[in-house]
Amino acid sequence: MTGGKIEDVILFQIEKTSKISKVYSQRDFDRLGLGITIEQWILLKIIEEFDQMSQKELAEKSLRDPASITRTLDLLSKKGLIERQAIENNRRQYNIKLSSAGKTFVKNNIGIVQKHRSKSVEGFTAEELKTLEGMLKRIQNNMS
Amino acid sequence: MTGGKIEDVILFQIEKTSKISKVYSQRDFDRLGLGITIEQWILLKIIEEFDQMSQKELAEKSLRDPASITRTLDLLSKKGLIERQAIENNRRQYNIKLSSAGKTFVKNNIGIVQKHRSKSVEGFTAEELKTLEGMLKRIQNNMS
DNA sequence: AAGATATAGTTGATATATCAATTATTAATA
DNA sequence: TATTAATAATTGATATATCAACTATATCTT
Repeated sequence: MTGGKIEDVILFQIEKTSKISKVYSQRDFDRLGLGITIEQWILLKIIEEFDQMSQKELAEKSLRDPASITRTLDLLSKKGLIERQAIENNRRQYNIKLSSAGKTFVKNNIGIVQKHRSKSVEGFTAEELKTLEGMLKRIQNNMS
Repeated sequence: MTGGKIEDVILFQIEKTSKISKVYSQRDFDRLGLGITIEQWILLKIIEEFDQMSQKELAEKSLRDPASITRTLDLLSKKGLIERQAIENNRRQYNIKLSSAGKTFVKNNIGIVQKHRSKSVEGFTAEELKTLEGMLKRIQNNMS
């Protein structure tokens, strides 16, 4: 065998952790009938945090491609959860905002998401979490 | 704002780390003209580790859906890197194996991948790595 | 052995990911 | 101000992700 087992590669474990968590959350979303994907939730949550923003900013904050943002926003728009608001004197960008249904949706479901977050770090001390976050950011820096 | 910033969520940082690393590796693959994706590489590497295996096993080890494995193996097969070998007395499964071109490909490129792996954990002590791996596995358990 | 059940792999539908190319618009500059 | 350059968003092509439905085959049960 060439070059060590893939299970021992830390990047593989990181991705594994990410995948397992996403599947867990998505199944819970589906079970509860939320009707959106995790990726869609993340966009809604970011928009809510910043109140309004361009698609470009949304792509940066969510670490996604602008092309992908366009398509997901189309879906969220069809579901009535976001709006592309025209900007005066700037026809090249939109202000992306939650619709009132979108605001309600986030308010109603943030509890579910917080349960997932808590569950993911069950048994961790605050100090351990800081250590983990620091290590992840070091890897991010190494690969940037 | 409802429920804390997404940047402070550890699962978000885990996914961010995974995405950044994947983009880094993929760009290097493209730059060097390897002609495959990271996902395809991972399958090749797992097949090489186990010498031969069913698609079902491959799906489990790679944490991917069998449907996705079917499609990626089709691509790898077209590229001549793997073979679906018929099994005597069992027409429901295949033995998936590297072709000789596939073996050469893995041998020739494992060095590149090892550089990525090393780069990702630059500055980490062995002990830190163990700590990180342990924490990731705890999260995996929490979400399983 | 025959019928019921389970399993491996495939296919279809839909969502997401990336890159490249394109469109429309804005900003820079000659 | 007329071109040129840069930017935001969209679209197209291809790969991957998931679930559900399906096919073919194997295993279990009686």
